[in-house]
Amino acid sequence: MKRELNEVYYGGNKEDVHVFENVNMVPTDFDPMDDTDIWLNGNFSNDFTSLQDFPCMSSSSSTSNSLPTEQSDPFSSWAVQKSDADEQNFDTISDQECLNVMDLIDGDHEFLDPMISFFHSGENQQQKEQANDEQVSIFQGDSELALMFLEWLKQNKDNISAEDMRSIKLKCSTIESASKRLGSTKEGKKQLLRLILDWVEQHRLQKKQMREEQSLQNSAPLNFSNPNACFYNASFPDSSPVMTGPIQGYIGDLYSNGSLFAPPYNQTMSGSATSRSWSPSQFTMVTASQYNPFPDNDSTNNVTIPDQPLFSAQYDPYQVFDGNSERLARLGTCATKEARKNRMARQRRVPLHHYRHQTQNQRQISNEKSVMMGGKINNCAMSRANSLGNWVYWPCAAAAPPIAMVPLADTPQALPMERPAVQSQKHQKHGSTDKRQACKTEKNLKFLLQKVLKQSDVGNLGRIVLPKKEAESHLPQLETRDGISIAMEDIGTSRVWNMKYRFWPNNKSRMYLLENTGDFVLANGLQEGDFIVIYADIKCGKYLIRGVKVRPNGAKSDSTQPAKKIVRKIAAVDSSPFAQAVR
DNA sequence: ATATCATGCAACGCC
DNA sequence: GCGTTGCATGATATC
Repeated sequence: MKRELNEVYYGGNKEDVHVFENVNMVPTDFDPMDDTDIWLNGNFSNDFTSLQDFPCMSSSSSTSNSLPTEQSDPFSSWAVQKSDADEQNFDTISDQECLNVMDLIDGDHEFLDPMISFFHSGENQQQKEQANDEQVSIFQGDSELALMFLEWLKQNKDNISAEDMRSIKLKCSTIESASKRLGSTKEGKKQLLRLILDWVEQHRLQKKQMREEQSLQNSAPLNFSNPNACFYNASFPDSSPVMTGPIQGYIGDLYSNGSLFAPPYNQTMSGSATSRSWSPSQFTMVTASQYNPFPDNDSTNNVTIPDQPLFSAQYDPYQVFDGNSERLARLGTCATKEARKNRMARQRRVPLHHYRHQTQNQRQISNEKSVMMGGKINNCAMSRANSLGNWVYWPCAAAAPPIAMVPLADTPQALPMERPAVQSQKHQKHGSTDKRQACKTEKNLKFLLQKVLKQSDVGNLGRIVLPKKEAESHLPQLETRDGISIAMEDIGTSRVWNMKYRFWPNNKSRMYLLENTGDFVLANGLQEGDFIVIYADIKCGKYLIRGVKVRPNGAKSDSTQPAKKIVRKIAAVDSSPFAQAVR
């Protein structure tokens, strides 16, 4: 199992990953786990991991933390020295090989500070040990560093206590490696401290996230058997949360870009039982898009990835990486659930204002798309509503109907009416009142259907036959012939008519009817040839109806034949661009 | 040929 | 007798 783990998480890479491969480069990303492994501190296994170190100069640790042993902590068993990966050593690391963070930082502790010795380049092990014996703190002689740390601690007091800090262990070799590349200068120390603190912070946040996700996943266990699932190890014995990758695409100077104390916006998690190390690609350099900081790994590490920044154009856009920058494969379905969980958990914590703004906008859009109008939503209708933003309605019953009246233009009856398209254009051309009104109404109302009233519709039957297609597509789906009651608000009078929407079986088809329309027809003085138009108020979730006269008040169509022609002509232009624009 | 829809009309209930 | 309900049918459009 150990070997499996090692291969899974390290891809059998024999080489240490150097934090700062290029000494000339300013290291911008730091991962104390770089060439190390994480194993949990015995006393704070739920909070922090220790930073395993290679056997190097030992630094005595006076922390009260118990040694993580395989018995006490199963995680310690998979601690591996990557430099010895060929031997597949899974030695547990003793406290002596690690350095307590507080020990490192706090000069009051009686612990050796290996860093101080690491800042002396070219020193051999003996010299380093000698330096350690001097018990010199990283802060010694540099109040600026101490202030920096105190400031950091202050800012993170809610998440990280001094006690917590004492539970964190850093691998000596990691610090050594980093400090070597950072140099022994004041700036180098500062940089190292920043990186360490940043890692601690990230780690803390990750731990919290892990706990959250673990609680979630206790009810929905992960499928560890999925070989594509983020390199989860099927044989992994424990799903306890462990630290996974730090910051994704962590680019730029931690301080200069103000990201040091910033939450890990890009941080991703891999679930509860995921990779236990940070992959090399986490250390994206400033010029990571061009520079490969881990050239040694590319050929050997079949797990770790790309030196390029995540989602770089050079990469397959469908290639997704988890927090460890581990390739999740080309996610068709791979890791989608996990990734989604991670994203959601991550997003919950993202305090970015712009992100909130984005989500708010999305939420608003989503709401507008998902409003149900008293029944089963009709996707077609809604999509059309959202795609057509230039439809209008006539707020006054005496105004023109929102339909294409082109075919009627040659009839006297059509003269009083204003063609909707023209009116719509007016809204565009002349702003002010009309435009505001149009904008306001465009947001709320959606045209559903219209019906040119027949004699039978305006008769004393009190029912209006509705066009089948429109009814089925824009009105609630009817399960039974009895239909449903629909409150129709009269747009002109704001009066609400309680109508019934139902259907009759007709041959193998249906006839859709709007019943209880008698009063409405009478109130609006509708006659044969007039229109009714039904809208949906998307925001309020109600239906609105409007009776539209197609002739001056008092006039009456002299025959039914023209009405028929009108119906047919309207139907003919119903799909015209003009009519669609109206809609 | 088939679908849609306007309308005729029979059945039924109520006054 | 009248109003309402529900179905049937024929005219028309569409495929």
